[in-house]
Amino acid sequence: MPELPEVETIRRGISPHVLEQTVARVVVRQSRLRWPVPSDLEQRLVGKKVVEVGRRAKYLLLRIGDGWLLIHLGMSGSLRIVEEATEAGRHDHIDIVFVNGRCLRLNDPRRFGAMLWVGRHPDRHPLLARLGPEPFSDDFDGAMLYDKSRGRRLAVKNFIMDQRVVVGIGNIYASEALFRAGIHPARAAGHISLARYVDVVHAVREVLGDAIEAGGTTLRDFTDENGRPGYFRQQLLVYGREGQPCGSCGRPIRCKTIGQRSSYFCAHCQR
DNA sequence: CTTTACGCCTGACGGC
DNA sequence: TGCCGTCAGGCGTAAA
Repeated sequence: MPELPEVETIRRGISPHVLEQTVARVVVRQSRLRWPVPSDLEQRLVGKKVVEVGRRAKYLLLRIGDGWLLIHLGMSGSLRIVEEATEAGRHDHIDIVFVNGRCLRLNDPRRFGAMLWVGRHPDRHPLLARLGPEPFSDDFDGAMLYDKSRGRRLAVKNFIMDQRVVVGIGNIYASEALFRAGIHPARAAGHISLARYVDVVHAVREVLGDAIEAGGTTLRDFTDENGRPGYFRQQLLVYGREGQPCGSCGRPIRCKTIGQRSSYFCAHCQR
């Protein structure tokens, strides 16, 4: 489900509710996520205070005491802030209950998400060690994309969705960014000029920034910490709009499978 | 090294 | 009404 704007929306939403809060107990109703939830998670967290709520790529990183809780939401995960007495619903797998009676609750129907404990700073954790730059960092620029793509024949859409190249872009924002940059998503990554990769960088930052401002994109079930949807769906220019007229040229938007994922584009405006 | 295909899961939806 | 195939915002792994 969530790409960078949705994870960032959740990070900002939960931060004021969990920062400086001390963990009272942890309830694990389902430990079989992408990887097993550590069986000693509760003993690691109880009595410790949340001192930082960070994000790296699509991972949430909660510094609790002197270690880090690493959360990934996979395709269908969400986090809510609820009173601890709130009855758990279907797929409410984990509660982190604080001494103030509030609770951070993970719901994930498909269980592609993860909750792991990392004792040291997670930068060199295997899941994070090989990640590319954050899209809003200075390390993400046209020259870097150009250099990394030379000799590569995969579609540019798959290239920018590769988290080792740049983090945070998933299936929605890859289509949206390439539309804004005027580049056909199936074009070979290695056959794109430096100037056009500069455009890609601007388009990526623009679309991710706009989406964060709108609180993310809700297609079916994304919600923030209060259960409210994000409103960027109204601003999607191509994603999910097959057959509808392109806002720029009026020709119908097309949908094609590229790398096993639905990809939306305008064949006239994107070359 | 690169590229491709496949699981992992549940739920929603469309066609019959 | 039910059943069955397809698809869904991710990503690690195996295979070629």
